[in-house]
Amino acid sequence: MKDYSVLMSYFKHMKKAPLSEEEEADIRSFFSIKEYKKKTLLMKAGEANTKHYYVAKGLLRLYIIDQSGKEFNILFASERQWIGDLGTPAETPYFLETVEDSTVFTISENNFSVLYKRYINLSRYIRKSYVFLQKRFVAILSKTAEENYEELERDHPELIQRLPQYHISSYLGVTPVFLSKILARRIKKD
Amino acid sequence: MKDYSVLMSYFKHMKKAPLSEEEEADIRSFFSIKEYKKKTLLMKAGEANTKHYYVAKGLLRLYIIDQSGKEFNILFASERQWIGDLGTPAETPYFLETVEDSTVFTISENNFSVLYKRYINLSRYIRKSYVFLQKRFVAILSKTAEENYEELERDHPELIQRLPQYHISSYLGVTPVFLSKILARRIKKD
DNA sequence: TATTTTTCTTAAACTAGTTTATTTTTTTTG
DNA sequence: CAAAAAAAATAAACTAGTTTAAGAAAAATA
Repeated sequence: MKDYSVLMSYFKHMKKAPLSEEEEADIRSFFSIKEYKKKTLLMKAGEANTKHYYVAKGLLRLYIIDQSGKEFNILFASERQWIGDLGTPAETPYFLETVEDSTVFTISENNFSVLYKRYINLSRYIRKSYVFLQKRFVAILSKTAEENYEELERDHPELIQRLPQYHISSYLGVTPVFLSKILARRIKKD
Repeated sequence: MKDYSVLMSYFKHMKKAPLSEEEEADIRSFFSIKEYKKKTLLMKAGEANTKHYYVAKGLLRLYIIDQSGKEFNILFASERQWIGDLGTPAETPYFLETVEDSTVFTISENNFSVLYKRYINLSRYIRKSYVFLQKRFVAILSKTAEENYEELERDHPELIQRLPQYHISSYLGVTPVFLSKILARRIKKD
């Protein structure tokens, strides 16, 4: 049986009131739910009209591949977080991939727009995404990789556990070799 | 006499239809319009409930000052562009300053929310801001300062004319010294 | 559990970008 | 238009981060 409870609790939270049977059925009808094995691509650069994803279980990453073929992780999303390219319906420059086996709710841009008008608080997702990115942007611009690692460790220790190191280095904007060097240096300091 | 025509033409554009007298008066009532001399601070890190700004004339910059006192320009806005901290009403980490003598429409977060519901297309501003920032983020992460300068030159040649070089270097995330070096190198190449 | 594959570490030579300081050029202002 | 102030250029010594390559450790799989 498909379990929409995570999604429903999110909408309940947004409405700040219980949802009626009809509302629940209605919301359900906009989304599909699917399970993916680790390392599955859900979205690929070059595609247009991509979807929005809400994570029920697991861990995903949004990344780009630059001219030289190097990957950069833009964003991770785990339980109860949105992920996707807000630039949709335009052609996306991003890839979206599961890092762990994951269960994900998917909604099209069109359906998203409909719900967006109905649950104006959905706009929080966009605004929150923006604020998050802006913070991250400033951090990358103004802090060293070591400081950024420490911030990640402090604010999202679970990510450090769940992600391979090379995904973290790519998120911090440095090479795996350099992150390894930072970590070695940190150990020495103690 | 206060000239709201730039603002009205923006709302007309969003509505995709002419505005009635009442609508115009209504919109006008949400905004204030002001002129500022160059280098005037409109917003300061630490303030809460900051405003949104729509530029009628001139050039503004949004920036942060990091721990070491260095400035980083996050965003510029000139004629017919929005600028501000979408993180409002939370305490802002940014400064907003005029780079040229400017005329600016100002709207509070509360009034913005009201208009936001009425003109759902206003949400484009947020979404566009997000997409823009994401692109910029990727560029800073994956390209050299020289490539980023060339992109800016190609996409926004007017900014290169209007901004002092040290504001551009700060936007590219490098020191003025290094940008000057890049430019010297480029001249030699010819 | 032995083998293969993936991830992480280390090292050394390199490059992009910083820092500090001085000089030159341009812009602003009395 | 002269003087002062602001912006840009140049140089030299430095540091954060990259690249390539090889080996070690850990994880996945037969």
